[in-house]
Amino acid sequence: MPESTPTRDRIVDAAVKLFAERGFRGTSITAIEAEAGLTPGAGGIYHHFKSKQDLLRAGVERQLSRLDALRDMRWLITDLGDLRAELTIGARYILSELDSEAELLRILASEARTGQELLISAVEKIVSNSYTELATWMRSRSDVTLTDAQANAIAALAMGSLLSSRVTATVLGGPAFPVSDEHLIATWVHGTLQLLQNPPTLP
Amino acid sequence: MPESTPTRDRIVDAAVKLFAERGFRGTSITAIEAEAGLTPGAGGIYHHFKSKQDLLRAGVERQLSRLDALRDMRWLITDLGDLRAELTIGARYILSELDSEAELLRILASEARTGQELLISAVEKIVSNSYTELATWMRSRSDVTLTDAQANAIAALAMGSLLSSRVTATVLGGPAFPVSDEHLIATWVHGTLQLLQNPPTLP
Amino acid sequence: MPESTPTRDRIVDAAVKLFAERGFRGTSITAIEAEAGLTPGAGGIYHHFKSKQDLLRAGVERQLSRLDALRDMRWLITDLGDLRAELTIGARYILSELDSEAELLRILASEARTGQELLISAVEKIVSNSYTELATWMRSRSDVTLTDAQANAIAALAMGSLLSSRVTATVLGGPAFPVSDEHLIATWVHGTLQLLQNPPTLP
Amino acid sequence: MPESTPTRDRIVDAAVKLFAERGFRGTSITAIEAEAGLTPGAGGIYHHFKSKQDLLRAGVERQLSRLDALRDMRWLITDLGDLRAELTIGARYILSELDSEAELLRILASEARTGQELLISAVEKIVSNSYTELATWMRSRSDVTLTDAQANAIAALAMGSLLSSRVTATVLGGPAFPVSDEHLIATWVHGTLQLLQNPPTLP
DNA sequence: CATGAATGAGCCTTCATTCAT
DNA sequence: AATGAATGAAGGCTCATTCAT
Repeated sequence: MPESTPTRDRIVDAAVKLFAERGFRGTSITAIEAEAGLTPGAGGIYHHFKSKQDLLRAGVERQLSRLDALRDMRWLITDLGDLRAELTIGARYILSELDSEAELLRILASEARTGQELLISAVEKIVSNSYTELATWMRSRSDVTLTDAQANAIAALAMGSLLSSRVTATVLGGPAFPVSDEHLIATWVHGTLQLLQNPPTLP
Repeated sequence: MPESTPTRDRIVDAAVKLFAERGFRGTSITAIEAEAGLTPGAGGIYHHFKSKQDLLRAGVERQLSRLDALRDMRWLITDLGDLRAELTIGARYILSELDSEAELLRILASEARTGQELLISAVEKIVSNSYTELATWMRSRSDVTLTDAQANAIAALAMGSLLSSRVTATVLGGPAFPVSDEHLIATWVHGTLQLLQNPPTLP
Repeated sequence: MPESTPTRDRIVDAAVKLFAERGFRGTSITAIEAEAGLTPGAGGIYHHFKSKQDLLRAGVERQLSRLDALRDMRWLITDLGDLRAELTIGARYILSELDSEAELLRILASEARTGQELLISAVEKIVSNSYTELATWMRSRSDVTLTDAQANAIAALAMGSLLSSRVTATVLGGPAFPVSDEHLIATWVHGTLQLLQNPPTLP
Repeated sequence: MPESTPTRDRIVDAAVKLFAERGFRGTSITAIEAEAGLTPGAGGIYHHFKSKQDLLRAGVERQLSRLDALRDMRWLITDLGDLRAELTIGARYILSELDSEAELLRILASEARTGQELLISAVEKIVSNSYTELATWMRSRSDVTLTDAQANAIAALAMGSLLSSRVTATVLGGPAFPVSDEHLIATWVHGTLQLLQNPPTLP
């Protein structure tokens, strides 16, 4: 991890902001320089990064490391004794995490298809990990015994519906469903709880 | 003339394919011409479309009209007498619709943020409409009486979890959750049914 | 001289009009086709002309032949007995001739520099000829005997001041001098007369 | 770097030269770059000018400012006591000014019709101003009292004939009249003097 | 470090011209 | 004779990147 000079940080800030707003290809080095307070078009960025791709990597990595710092899985082991309360906390936590990484999500949606390792692993971190942890937690907390398949399917459904509410808003450009977070969470908790107590029979 | 398909159609085909693969900005007119069997760089496209934007519009519109043709909502009014069976058919239908519009979804994820009227309305059509219809249907089919808020929240959750499974795969570049469609649908039907029979209390 | 079909004529009309308005380079074959009522971009023009250059030539030639038909030099040999009256008629005639060839003048101003024979000879016809005839006439009509040099210089001055009033208006885009034609002609006649009666001593 | 002149200046030089030779539309950015010693087609010009139009503006403005620097109207107030001598100096001065702005004249003839504010004001400066000053001067120097109309008409005639001798040569591609500058000036002075001493009666 | 300047590559678009129908 | 379609060439402009100062 290279030094973290003030200029370097300003460049990453500018890049992440503009990449999220306009996409990677839609953002010129010149624009990033301007946003970072460097002379536009002078290529000052290249004293800090090898290439535009390198800058993208630095940006994504910084967002991911922030995510790591933020990620506080204590809720997963906190036993409130009340499953409903725990689920509510969990839902809020997941949504806020997605919100705080909205910029990263936007970048990934625009560029993940280009098949770059870096971006794929970012998706893993931001989505799959949460999902896996959720599945594990479900298996351990459910009153009834869940098979792996059941836990996986329930977790996929649960993560998916939360993720969706943010992806449609963040990536597609506006909330697609007129449902408040409060209602969404209440319904999510209610539905997830029922699935945990009365899981489906899977072939 | 490598194909007998009218040139215009071949151009739209090529454009939709490449836009989905590489994004709008990432696709050059030259590349589209090559893919369509025209001389690359000769601008032959401009005998059929006014501009690159115009071509994007044509592509999105064609996908949308295909969607209209495809959209067969008969399942929404078919009374099989068995709610579980109806939900299963509905889930399969929604997933297959999303699958057949994967390319459009990919394009929208890349470009919808640019704030173009056209793309926004495409999102409406592909996502919001289905959601609205689902909410309406739920209110009419549920055994217990649902408030608007309840129906909306349940529909948002239900649509969201299906949409998510396709968005993560299609947009982000690979399935994020190791769950088969079969299990996903079974769990979705089970969970949705329970929500309809025992809806959450919403403040 | 090729046949004069209606279509061919319409094309030449359109070309001359547009060349004068937008210049040769600024006028596309497509625009000429549209103006002439042909399908734009279909290249229909090439059934009548070998190339865009050829069309320019045809246009200039047609204007020149019109000029020939128009050119009525009778005023040059009409002896009204009154030099002042003859000069007045001559001035009016020259100005009206320039006016009726405004389009040609505009084309020449834009394109004559390209060194094309055709255009150079057009300039000859429209300007030098008049000048030469004027010089000849002066030598024959002056009360005092004029040397060639004197006649040439006086004719150059006289033609020049008339030409100027049209060139500034027609070519440069608006009248540069706030002087009415009436005043201009009166002064021109007055001045020319004095020069003829009392020519300068030339070294 | 073939020359030590600042690049920007070399670009303007190249542009003015080529615009005069081939017209604005007829001159490609690539050609200007080549002429200025930049890599053709690399767009190096755009580090110095926003657009081709902007470059035209810079060129015209530079020529105009040169004109301002050059324009030395002292001859207009110098009282040599001898009107004939003053007129001779004036004629020489105007012709040399037009000669030194031949390139600008050529550009204006090609492009002034496009209605650009900048070019119109350039025409004003190079033509109308001289004319106005000439008219004013005439009113003040004439032995007899001149009405405004008389002064205007005489000035228009006088400026016109000088302008013409340069416009035909410079714009149309060659001298149209076989008259030496010496003879032209002598005749012009002679004629103008007679008009000032014996102005026409204007209705 | 930062900047001014330059450059190779590429992009979207226009256009004169050709040709089969 | 006219059209729909195609094409080679070029044009204006952007951009990631490099380098001397």
